[in-house]
Amino acid sequence: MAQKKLLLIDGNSVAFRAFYALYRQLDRFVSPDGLHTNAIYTFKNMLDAILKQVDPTNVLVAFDAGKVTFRTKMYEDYKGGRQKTPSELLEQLPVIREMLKDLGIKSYELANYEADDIIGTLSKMGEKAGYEVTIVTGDKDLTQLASDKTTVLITKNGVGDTEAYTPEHMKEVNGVTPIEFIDMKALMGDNSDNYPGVTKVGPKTASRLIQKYGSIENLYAHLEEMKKSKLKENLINDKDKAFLAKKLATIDRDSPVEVTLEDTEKKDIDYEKLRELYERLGFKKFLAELNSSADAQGENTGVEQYEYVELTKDNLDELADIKEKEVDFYLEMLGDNYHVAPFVGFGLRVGKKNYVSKDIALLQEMPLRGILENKTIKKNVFDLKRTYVGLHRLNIEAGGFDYDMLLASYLVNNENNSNDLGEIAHLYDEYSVKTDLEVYGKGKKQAVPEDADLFKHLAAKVSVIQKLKPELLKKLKDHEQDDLYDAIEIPVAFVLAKMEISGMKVLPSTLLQLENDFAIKLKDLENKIYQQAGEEFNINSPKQLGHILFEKLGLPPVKKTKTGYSTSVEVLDKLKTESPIINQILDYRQIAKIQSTYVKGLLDVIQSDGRVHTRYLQTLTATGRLSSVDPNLQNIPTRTEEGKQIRKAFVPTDPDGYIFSCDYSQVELRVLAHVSGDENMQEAFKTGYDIHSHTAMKIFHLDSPDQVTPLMRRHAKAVNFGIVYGISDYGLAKNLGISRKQAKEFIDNYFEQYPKIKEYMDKAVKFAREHGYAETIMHRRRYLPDIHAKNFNVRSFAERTAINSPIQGSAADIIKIAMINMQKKLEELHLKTKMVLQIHDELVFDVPKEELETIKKIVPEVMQSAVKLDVPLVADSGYGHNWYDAK
DNA sequence: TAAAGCTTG
DNA sequence: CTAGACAAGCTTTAG
Repeated sequence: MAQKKLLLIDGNSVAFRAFYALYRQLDRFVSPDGLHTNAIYTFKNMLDAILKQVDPTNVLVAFDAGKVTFRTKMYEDYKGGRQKTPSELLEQLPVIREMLKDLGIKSYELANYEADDIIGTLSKMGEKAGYEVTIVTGDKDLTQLASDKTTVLITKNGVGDTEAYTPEHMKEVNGVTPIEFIDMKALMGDNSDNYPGVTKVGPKTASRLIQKYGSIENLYAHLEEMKKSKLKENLINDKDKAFLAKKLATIDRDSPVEVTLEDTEKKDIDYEKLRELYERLGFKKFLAELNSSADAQGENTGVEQYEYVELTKDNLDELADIKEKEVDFYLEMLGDNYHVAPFVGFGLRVGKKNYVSKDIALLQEMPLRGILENKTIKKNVFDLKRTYVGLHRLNIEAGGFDYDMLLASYLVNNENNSNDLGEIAHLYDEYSVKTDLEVYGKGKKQAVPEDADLFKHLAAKVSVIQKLKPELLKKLKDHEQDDLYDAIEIPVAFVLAKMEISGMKVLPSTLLQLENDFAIKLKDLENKIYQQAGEEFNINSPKQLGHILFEKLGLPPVKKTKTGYSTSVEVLDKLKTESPIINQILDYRQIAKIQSTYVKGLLDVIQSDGRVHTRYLQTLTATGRLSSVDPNLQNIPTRTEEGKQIRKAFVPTDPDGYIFSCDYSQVELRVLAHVSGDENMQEAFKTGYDIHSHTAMKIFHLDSPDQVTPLMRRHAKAVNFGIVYGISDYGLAKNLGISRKQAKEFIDNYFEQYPKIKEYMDKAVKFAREHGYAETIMHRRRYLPDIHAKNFNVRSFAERTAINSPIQGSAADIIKIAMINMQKKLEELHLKTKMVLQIHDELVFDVPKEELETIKKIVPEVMQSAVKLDVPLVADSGYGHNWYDAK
């Protein structure tokens, strides 16, 4: 017979933890009939996590029966002076018990006894009967029950994470065994239960004494042997208190419980009642989970099921001559990288009918192909770019996409940056579609399910795209984001798709040459470092490196991390003068990074066409920027000469063609000048001054640019950057290596000279406080719930974000507009030139020789005229036969 | 899987 | 008074 497992839960304690875990959400968790539900909700989540972890055969949840117990009779003030349980929690306790009943889990309380005693008694019963026992609670008192058969899990947060107290772990934490822990408490007393122990004895002393004597009885038997001390005096004086405390702390393991182990066996879930309860509480997520679990059990789920028709060669004609001018389409691929991911199937919703199929080749046949390519038939999709690229792989030039659920939901609210259709649907309380994780699994176990399940999933996806469209479009309108959506994000998705498909040519031969060069350099540095260290070790391991530098070589440790010594650049920079090994380590690190990430990394992702095809994530960042993955082409090195070499491998398609690069000059500061309306800063940009020199003149009170020294300019530049990030004197001081006082002076001068910048910063924070979000010039939103946080750090971060996001986000809006205009121009002029990269403020082009002159002219023009600000936009360009030379 | 470290704008 | 710049992705070590 399989091992029986008994799970005992301290109901009050876990409910209490659950309540406070979501205390801040108290007002959001209210059922339709006005009951608070935060504790119920979290309790269920924690319970699920624990059940999953323990997988018990028997479960019992113990509750306290009331205030009066045998302990209060023994000691009147037991648990006295405690805050009353808040009514918002009290009202949830009966509902938790009701929920447990419906879940088939026994709950129990016993007059005059605490939940602890019930658990103590049942765990003893369980141990005797050969059960493996697990106890879950938020209260460390129960750890005295830990044994080789019983583990006590102490809850750590509201998501079901726990710390396991075994006898070994008890020893590590307290230095004593579980049984001895009672005696330790006898000496310490318990503040929260309101009983004293021995005066001036805390955990340290108590642990030491019990480790020596084993119990308080033995301690007092040997007390006279102890040297005269304050401690001895206290022990003598408080003897009665200690023995009372021991009685109070001891859990009664033979309380008169009327439950048997059989009573605790897990029963079947009462689906009907539980569904009723969840509906009453408004728990959509649990309702959906319940339904899918009921579904698996063959129970009626009551959730919407989508009918579907499997599309085959034989019934393909049903799609001929469709009258609908709008359809929903979903193309399924397994895995993130849609440039190479295997096709799984597709769904097409026409009218009210869901067509699904695994036969991808059908897409290439008429009439299906015609529907996809017909621009006048509008398609609603989820992830336009992914869909477009996927179809392009099938040689289908699709058109008519004008609604993308993913883009719409990203613009409406990007707090959750999921790109899973199911997950996003759930945000809108639409649970009729599962997540891809649920359907396909992840990692090694990822697989396509059997046909019926796959088809259901595809049918649900196309249906939900349609179902949520009105709601999402309405939200876009309410947010005044129609333009952002129609005129920026949708068009830019096509532009990005084309850029990704083009890809960029990368020469493996150049990279291989670099790999050789770097390997030699690394070997050389390695040898020098080992020689000075006096031994060989792994330089890449911060742990080993820390040991060598700070223990063996005895260098002064500047900073610590959670796990040991910090060996970051910042730290090593300070140690540069101490030993030549430091510079060698810095060099080694820099080159090792380039070697592994860029040389080897890039070689691995060059596709069979000799090009790299990145994916731009359009719905990820909080500010509206793009990001680039597989490979990331937005962080190819440029600051060091060794790193820059990588760019020599990026070349135009034609051997005699050019890489042309054009980047905005100071776009974020220009945006700041625009949105703040600061006349002084606007004037600087309008007259074409070097902005950092101009700032230097201003903050150092100089009369002419000639007086600006390079150092002054460097300082001014740092202030300009700092302002954009929501500056502080501390941060600036650290950055420039100057005193805090001096930094403060710079900032004060800055605000004096550019008064409206200060005004803007204050306004940005005020706006976020009032509205709960920050907004760009194109109404892109970033929600900032932390702006009201009680914690200073958390709130400060939100405030800096409120200042920075409109600036960074507006700059992102601007370059997206430029990209759309640029792509349009290239197509209008029938140029062969391809836009291949976007790096936040820079666009890179692959240009045939004969088009260079045209490109030189039109690219800066288009970029500079993307939007009309109160200051001019300026774009600088360069070109060469590879990316390295395009400067 | 998380943390440390380094790369970019 | 607090801790401290904004936004990202990839590789490595180590548990």
